[in-house]
Order: sequence, then structure tokens, then C-alpha cells
Amino acid sequence: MLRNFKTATHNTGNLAKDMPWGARRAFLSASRPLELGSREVLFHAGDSGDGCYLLRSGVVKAAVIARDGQERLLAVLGPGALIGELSLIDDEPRSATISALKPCELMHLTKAAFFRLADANPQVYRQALKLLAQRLRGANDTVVAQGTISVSGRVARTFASLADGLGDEQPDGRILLTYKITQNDIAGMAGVARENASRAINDLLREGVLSRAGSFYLIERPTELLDMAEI
Amino acid sequence: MLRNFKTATHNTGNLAKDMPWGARRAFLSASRPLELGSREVLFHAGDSGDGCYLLRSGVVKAAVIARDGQERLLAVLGPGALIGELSLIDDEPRSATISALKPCELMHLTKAAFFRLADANPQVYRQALKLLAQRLRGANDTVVAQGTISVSGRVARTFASLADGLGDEQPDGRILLTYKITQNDIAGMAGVARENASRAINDLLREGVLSRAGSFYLIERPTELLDMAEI
DNA sequence: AAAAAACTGTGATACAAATCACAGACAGGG
DNA sequence: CCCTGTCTGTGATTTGTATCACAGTTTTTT
Repeated sequence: MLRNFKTATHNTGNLAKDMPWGARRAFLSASRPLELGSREVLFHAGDSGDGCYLLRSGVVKAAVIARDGQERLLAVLGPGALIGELSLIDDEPRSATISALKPCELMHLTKAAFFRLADANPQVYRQALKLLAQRLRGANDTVVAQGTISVSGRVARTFASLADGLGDEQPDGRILLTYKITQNDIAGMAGVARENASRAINDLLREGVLSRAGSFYLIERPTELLDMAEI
Repeated sequence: MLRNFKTATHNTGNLAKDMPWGARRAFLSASRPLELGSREVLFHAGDSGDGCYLLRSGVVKAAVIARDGQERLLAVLGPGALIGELSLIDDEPRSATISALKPCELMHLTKAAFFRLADANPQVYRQALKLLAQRLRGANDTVVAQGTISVSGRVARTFASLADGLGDEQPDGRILLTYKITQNDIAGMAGVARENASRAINDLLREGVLSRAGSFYLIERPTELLDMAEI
């Protein structure tokens, strides 16, 4: 999905697409299915956690609540995303709260099962390292973006990131976001006030970089959007 | 170094302290020494890079220059730090520029040597995963901090992070920063204007949370500092 | 030791973004 | 289906930070 966006946005890790076939089958056979209703919470930040999850269908958000009560979204993730791998690796508490934005199907892999898998096949370790490295690049970019680009740029950046997690590239190159996300969540991802996110989004709509297809957003000119989001 | 700060700040990865002995000896014997003069650049963001470095002595900074020319520091690192591991893992270009703040001694480990080492000893893979996971936690925290806490809190946070990279814990619990860092670099880490960093630092000095020991900063009350930095 | 450069402190001003305050549009539960 | 709650757009106002300006200090260079 979205190879170009992926590299540009150092995405949040779509495991399913990049996993070698053997590892993928091993993952699925060693893991157990699990369902989540809309708004249900998979785990809270601070929980102790064993194992990780692969999102097979649905949409979740990863968020953390700051001291002042503000909710900051780290990512909105669609099918294929790997969730909760940090605690799997370092045994620390969950770093964010994961909740379903719509009904989800997941697979759960325990820590023990993961390391059994990985020890048998070092390819898994390499893959995991790569995934974390990508996420770290993305997080570092976000830090820089936060401090150097304006509200409109950060909102553009948010759409790029959404495209990466939820985007469906059309034959003509435009990208459809396959979930009706609210301004509140966009603001939470961009780290700006909801009202200002609203203004920035409408600017993008007016400029024609973005449009609405029914209740979904559609990125009309991905390259231009990416350019506005550049740090 | 600074166990408590480390967990609180999800540090930037002091390899030397956490590495198992066997792996450490293997690392050192498989790597080649290298020196760096003050202000010399180890590599630039965007360079293609093979291998990683272990900082044995000296101090470096990891920075990225934003589009508008602003320099944002991701970390200031002291002895024991591992540098350049992202490109080692994912073969992408260097994500930041590393330059020496004072003369440094490093060990360079090539990509081939790293994977030879790791394949022979899966412990190395686990260690590497853990390190990246810690860094990712730290980066995510920084993202949240950027968007939710004020200038003074971010400056406090910067001192916590410096303590982690450069700190030397005294018998009485105070923490000495073993390098005379400038306001400019502190501002670059906190993501604020230099003038405002100056004001915030002086507030901390006035409150007695921080003091100056000769030309070094000394954290008088680490707990209080950490509390101001909390997200 | 003198000169140049870099660093620091602090006021005054400008500005981007948050906050406040609504009114209208749109869902989704009862 | 209506009604309640959530979501959206847009103006007016406030506020935290950046920016400007500059003088004093410290460090580096020659």
C-alpha cells in the first residue's frame, strides 16, 4: 500500500505487507483471534502488557493523554498494522492507549510465541528491527516537524500519515482515506486546536489538494500535500 | 549511569552499560577505532551509511536542519552511546547529522560485522530491539511533550535528557552535567527560541532546581526537575 | 595580550495559534 | 421520527512565544 507515501512518511509499520511469507504464516498459526467493538479499548497506556497484535480488519487509534487532559494521537492504523510491539520487546508498560474507531478483528501473539518464532528464524528479528527503525525515523521526523512547521503544514502532514495508515490508492493516483475521521482526531494527531485544524482543512479543500468523496477525504494531489508537509 | 533518570526519560541508548559482557567484547574486537576532532562531522543527514559507532569518549550531538534553516537537536550523547544504528538496520540514509562537541574516540562496526555477530548470538538481536524500543518510547514522549507542555517544562525536560546522556550522579544524589553546553544547543533540543531558553534556565537557577558548578550545570533536585518535565 | 567571535541576559514588540463563543449541520438512539 | 449529542465552520479576543534590539560578558583566535 502506498509505497511512495510509506517511504516519505516513515510509516507506522504495516507488517502484513512487508512480512516474508513464511514468517507471516507462522505468525498467524501461532496467534489467536480477537474482536473489538467500536470505541472499545484494547489496552490503556500504563497497563502491563504481554504480546502484540496484528490488525486484520478495522481501524484503531493510538493515543496518549497528557497531564492537562489533552489527547494526543500518535497514529490511526488500518488493516495490516502491528500494535503493541514495544511492550513485547522491552517489558515496559504500554506506552499508549489503543482503542477501536470501528469494529476490529485482531490476532494476538504472546511474547513467548514471538521469541520462539524469532529464535527459530532470525529473519523475524531482522524484520522487527527494521520495523522499529522505520517507526523511530517517523517519530524523529514528527519531533522536528512539531517545532519547525506551521499549523497548516502539520495538518497536511497528518493527512500524509493518515494516507499511510488508511489510504487506498486509486488507479488515477489519488488516495482515498477509507474511514471517516473527525476533525478532533486530526487535530489530536497534528497537535493543534480543533478550530485551527478546521480552518487548515478547509484551506486544503479550497486549494483542491484535498476533496471529500461522500463522507471520506480524498487526497487529490498527493505530491503537493507531501511537499507542504516536508520538514 | 542514572538508572532512575534513564527509565524516566527513556534514554537515547547507552549501549556500553547494558551490553552483556560477551557481546561487548565481540563488538570491540570486531570494530575499528576512529577519532574525531572538535566540531568535526561524523556524517551528515542524507548520507548513505554503512555501520554504526560506539562512542568511547567525548561528546557528540545529533541534529537535523529543518527547511527554514533552524537546527533541531535530537540528542547530546556522551560516552557509551550507540550512534548511527538506524541506517545499519534499514539501509536508509542517515537520519541526522552527528558532530563532535569535543574531541571523541569511537569504534566503528560495519553492517556485515554486526549481522555476523548477531546471527551467531541472538542475544545481540534482542539487545538491539530493546535499545530501539527505548528510543522509540523516548521519541514518542517528546512528540507529546512538544505539543502539551510549555517552554519552561520543555527546558526542564531537556535537562533531564542531558542528565541521561552526560550526567554524573554525585554521592549526594545531585547530577553533574559533564560538558559545558550552550544555551543555543539547549534551545535546539527543547525546540524553543534561545532567548526564552535563557529565561527558563534562569528561572530554574533562581528556584534552586539547577545550579552552576564552575562552567558546568548541576542538577540540584532531580526529582523536582523530572516532575516539571512530566507530560 | 589584544582582537574577534561567540555567548548571555533582558526589555519591547509582533505574531501565530489557542481559546472563547456561537449557530448550523449531521448523526444515531430512544 | 424527533430529539439529543456530537461534529463543524467562522468570527472576536487573548496569550504564549518568537523576534528584534542591544549591551555586557566570556571564550577563542591570532
